[in-house]
Amino acid sequence: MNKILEGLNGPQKEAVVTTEGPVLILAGAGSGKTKALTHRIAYIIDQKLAMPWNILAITFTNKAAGEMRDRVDVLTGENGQDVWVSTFHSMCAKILRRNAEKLGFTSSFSIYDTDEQKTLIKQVVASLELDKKNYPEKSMLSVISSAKNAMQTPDLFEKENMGDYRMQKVSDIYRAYQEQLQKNNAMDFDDLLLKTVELFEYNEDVLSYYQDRFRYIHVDEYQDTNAVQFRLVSLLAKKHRNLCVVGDDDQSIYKFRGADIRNILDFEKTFPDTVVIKLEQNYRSTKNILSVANEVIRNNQGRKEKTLWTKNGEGPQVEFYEYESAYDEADGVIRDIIQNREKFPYGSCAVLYRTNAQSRIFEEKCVAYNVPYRMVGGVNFYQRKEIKDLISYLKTIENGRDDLAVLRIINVPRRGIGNVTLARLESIAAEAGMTLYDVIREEELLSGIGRAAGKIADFGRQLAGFREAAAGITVKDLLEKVLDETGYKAELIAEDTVESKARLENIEELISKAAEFGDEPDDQEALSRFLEEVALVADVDSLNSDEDRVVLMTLHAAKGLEFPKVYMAGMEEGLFPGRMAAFSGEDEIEEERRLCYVGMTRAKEFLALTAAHSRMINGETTFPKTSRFVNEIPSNMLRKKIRTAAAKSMKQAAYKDVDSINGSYRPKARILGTNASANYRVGKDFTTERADSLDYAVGDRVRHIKFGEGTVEKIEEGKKDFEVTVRFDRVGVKNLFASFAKLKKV
DNA sequence: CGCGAGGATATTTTT
DNA sequence: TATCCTCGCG
Repeated sequence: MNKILEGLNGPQKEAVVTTEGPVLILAGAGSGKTKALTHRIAYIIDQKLAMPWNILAITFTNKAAGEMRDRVDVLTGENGQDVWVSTFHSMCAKILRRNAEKLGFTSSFSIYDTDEQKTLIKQVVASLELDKKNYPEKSMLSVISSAKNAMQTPDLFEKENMGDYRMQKVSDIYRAYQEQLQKNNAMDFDDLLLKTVELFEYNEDVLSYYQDRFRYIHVDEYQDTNAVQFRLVSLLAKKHRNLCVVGDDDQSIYKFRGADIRNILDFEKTFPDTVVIKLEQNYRSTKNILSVANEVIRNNQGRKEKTLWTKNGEGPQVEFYEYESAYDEADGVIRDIIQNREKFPYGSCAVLYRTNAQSRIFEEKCVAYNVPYRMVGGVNFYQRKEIKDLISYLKTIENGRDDLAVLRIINVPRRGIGNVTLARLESIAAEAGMTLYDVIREEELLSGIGRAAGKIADFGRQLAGFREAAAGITVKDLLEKVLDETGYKAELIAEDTVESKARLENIEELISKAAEFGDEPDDQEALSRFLEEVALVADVDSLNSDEDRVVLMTLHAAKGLEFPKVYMAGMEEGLFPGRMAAFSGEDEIEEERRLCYVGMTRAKEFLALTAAHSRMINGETTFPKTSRFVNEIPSNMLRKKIRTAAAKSMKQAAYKDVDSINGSYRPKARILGTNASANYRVGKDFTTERADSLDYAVGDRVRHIKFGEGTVEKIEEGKKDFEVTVRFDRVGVKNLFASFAKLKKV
């Protein structure tokens, strides 16, 4: 028998060898769907059914794509190199770059992220002279995004909403927003998908090329596809009909983002000759965990019938803890982790919660108890100010029509170009129908601007210089040139604060990222590849499972991951399921229930659910009831523990408690008060190694690499790190982050 | 043009 | 409760 089929169970084998025609693989949590998918790809290559480049595998996240890539490589060796493993968005971006002209874009179009979308919306709302209070950019964006996900053009959208005054205005905004994107030679995330569909629908030859190119198509996490993605996949698969989708309707948790669960529920209707394969054997969790998860999810109507089972052992009972308050909850969970760290090291534990707001208190507890942790989510590396500034320089160089990028950097670093000047500049551009860049380069046009004209012209010359240089140097050198010649770097160095140092470190990280993009100075595509990566592959600080740290994240972020030990916090009505969901009906509740199921099935060996009797929500103390999801579990399947008043005065008690658990866990540096608000949100936040313990204390003499020797005056607990105040002999008092400062005791 | 005060606002967010 | 955003002042 074929080697590729070894070690697969029956249904998995079937999934692998059923290569022709539409295939729906219903893969329960932990049932080895990635394994099935990767082996299937290897099988197709091995059986010479197609060449590797005829195979496409689409995922949603870069992480999933990376994982699949690795596993395909392992299975197929050299052969697999040419298999297209990609996210929806980066696949589309690649196709669009090659065909941009057909849609009225150039191949160097920009990709706008949420921030840039908001900026654009703000501009549009202002230019239409609408009140931004009535048309807030956030909700405008979500309306536009759902319209796009439903494949509604502005015209269609307008028709659909006839007779609704406000919606007519919204459609004006939508239309103007699209015009602005086009004018800036830019697309947002939704456009990447939508424009690709458009490209295919209006260009038979292009579609035909890709149909022949992708003879075998695989889509992972199919339950999360939206209408556009469905359309895209259908178009691609239309000719050869070898479409294999993998998903689990029970894990569909992105409805709020336009995912349409019907895509998976109705797959068989859309493709009547579909072969359906169910992967129901779970290899991940214990029997106890699985039965609890099954008990919860069975309350959902309208799901594909399936029951996950496992050959794994019973394992310990699932636990349910009730705490007095949210503080007690966090305290209890973290202490529980500490107490059991022999059996479950930090790196094997995850704390999952419904909302990001809950993370804070767990973070505080980790810091207080000196438990190493990693928080997933929050501010993305590429969204930080300094990074976006630099990227905007690069975008300006790459895509001269990107006015938004020009606006962002025209006065960064300060060039004395203020709002008045900008307004004049923009009206000149509007009148002449030119891009900002072109106006800036046209000195005669600047005459009406007055004093600032010279400054703008200088800026223009600088940009032109960069653009000229870009053709002949690497991305890394270009970045460094920008940093030097604009004075951006110098300004940060001169600032010399904790914050500016963190920014400089981020910039260093960006530079080393840029260095990966070609060392050929005349590689003309390197910059474009870099910008695309930055726009679409934004997970620099992706989770590294080798680290011995407790992971804190939302339930959504946990999808696709697994941990030996999982705590699900905040199992309360109003929080999980959320108030909104409870309000808007059974459909929403079912989505929350799926989320609960996703969370539970992350656990391999141990699962604990926790709830608090009182919780602060939006500044109000609430007394929530236990979550219905907990009540859906038969009580004999749960070990209930009521833990009340564990930590009344948590701040002082914290250290005593740690001592009583294990003396060695007393933080070596004493923490003087919790000063959570005095934290810098800038910096590498959670990519930074929080100093687990400091080997110096107040009064000690320390040495800093730059400032020399000094005396520690104060050590404060920050949110992510210790903040250390040192009186240096030469340079005076400085406030430093321990992990950046790398102080050495003398 | 930058800062601080005060008001509005408050899920989840692969790209 | 905390954060984000806007407006007004220096």
